[in-house]
Amino acid sequence: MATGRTHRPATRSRGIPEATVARLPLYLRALTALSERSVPTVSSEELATAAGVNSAKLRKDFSYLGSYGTRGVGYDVEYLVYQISRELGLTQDWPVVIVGIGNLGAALANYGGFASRGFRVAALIDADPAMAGKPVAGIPVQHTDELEKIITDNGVSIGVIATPAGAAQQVCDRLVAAGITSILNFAPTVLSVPDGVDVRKVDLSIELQILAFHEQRKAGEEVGAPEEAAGAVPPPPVPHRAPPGAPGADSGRQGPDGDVPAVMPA
Amino acid sequence: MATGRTHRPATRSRGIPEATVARLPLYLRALTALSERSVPTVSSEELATAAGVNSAKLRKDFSYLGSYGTRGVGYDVEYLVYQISRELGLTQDWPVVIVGIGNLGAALANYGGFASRGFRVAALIDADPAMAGKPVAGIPVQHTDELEKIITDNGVSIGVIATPAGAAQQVCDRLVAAGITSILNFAPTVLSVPDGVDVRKVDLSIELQILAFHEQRKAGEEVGAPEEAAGAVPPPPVPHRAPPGAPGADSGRQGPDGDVPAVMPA
DNA sequence: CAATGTGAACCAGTTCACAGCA
DNA sequence: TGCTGTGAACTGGTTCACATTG
Repeated sequence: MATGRTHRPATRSRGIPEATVARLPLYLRALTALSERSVPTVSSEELATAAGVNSAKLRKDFSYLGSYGTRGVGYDVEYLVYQISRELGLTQDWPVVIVGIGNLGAALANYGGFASRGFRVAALIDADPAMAGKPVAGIPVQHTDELEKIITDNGVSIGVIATPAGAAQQVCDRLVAAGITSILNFAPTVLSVPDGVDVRKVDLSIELQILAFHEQRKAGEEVGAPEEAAGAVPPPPVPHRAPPGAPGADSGRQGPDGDVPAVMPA
Repeated sequence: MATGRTHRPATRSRGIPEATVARLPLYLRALTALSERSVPTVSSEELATAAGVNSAKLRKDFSYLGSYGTRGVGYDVEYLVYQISRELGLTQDWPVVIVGIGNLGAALANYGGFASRGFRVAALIDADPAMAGKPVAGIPVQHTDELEKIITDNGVSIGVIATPAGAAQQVCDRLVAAGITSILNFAPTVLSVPDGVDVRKVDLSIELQILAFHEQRKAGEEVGAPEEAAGAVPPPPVPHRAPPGAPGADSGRQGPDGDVPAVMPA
């Protein structure tokens, strides 16, 4: 889902499955909510429901962390919050820099979910000189020229890229050169990074495309004959070298659509 | 990674693995870029590199769609773009509504990647009366009261939720009641929806937490002794009912952190 | 001969179902 | 008795390696 090819070799850190790690934040969120409501304990069943997974999976996930539950009772909310936070490394402070302060970058800077966990926005960086000094979410934007210095001075190891696609790789290279080892990429590009650097990406349009795929299926199933005109798509020897630009439905959606969808005009 | 529990039963649509579907947008993006550079054909090797996957996986993925390549040569770029677009349902027009026009909603409205694929922002909806009428990305924001009408009138089937967590479920319910069957959720909450409705979620802070986990590992490995003070975490019988609020490192990151991280003040 | 398409081996992740314990 | 913790079965996904074909 992420990490270009940096998927960390078979280092076998301490064997917590990647899939489990990806769910820990989910559990943590649900637990935090319970904690606020002063709920003392939860059963795997309840917590699973709150987190949107099934209980067997949740119990298996927790079993990788240790035995933090009490048979016949459930889990102590506060204790679990602490254990998961620690496991995720949220008991320490993580300074992050956000590069590219357009709408998205600003949204990220304002995002409460960062500060609430162990994250702290150490700096906002943008290439536009006009942005320099302007405060966003209470933090003054700094110019790209300062990038290296900011990272070094603040001991930042996590960077967020929210620039247009065209600038992403370049920004990425500079971040890495400056010492960043984890990158969250919002630009619609595949970033190449040296081994040892983790990259996770969030692509807004990809998620929509996946939804469209399923949506299309639903529409097809409802009626009887799915698919458009053309004969079934799977194995049937399609009329090779077919009309590449053949219209599928209404609105012509082809033509050069510039794959540099500028997440926002930085 | 998404779809609360709506994971579409064993309908076995036409057997394209979910993992493959999730990668098609990636291939499409890479192909679009090649297409713009007027590259006529690509080998699985080249395309795989451009998309950030390995070639065996790519070929296997394509094999689910049909045999669109030419042995000894590779794939015809234009043809593949068309086939994948069609498969994803992007040859048709998908009107979408974005609910919650804060920084994030605005970023999404401005996002070029939507329009370039088959998506069209049919409307922007926000609960703040003050926003009504104000244009964002050239589209006037409409009040939540109009939600149902907008969806019905435009035949919208995909909705994007970019509201604060607290409003998400309620908005979701209204969207579903109005006929929406696919939802892209940016609010940090688990949405519950009836069967037949697909939900995909994008959680900004979850991605960061996953990065933090790996980052922590790296730091630990560099030195010799990972983990903090406490005895190893896995099997060792931890001192049960331990200090729930025990500090892990520096900055106390506990306390009520309000898990309503308001993606943006809608 | 180069590169696709794919069976088969392999591996990760999920689910089942129940033993074990508070 | 009730719920956790986990071996074992199963499912889905990835990788290998090679036969096939333009």
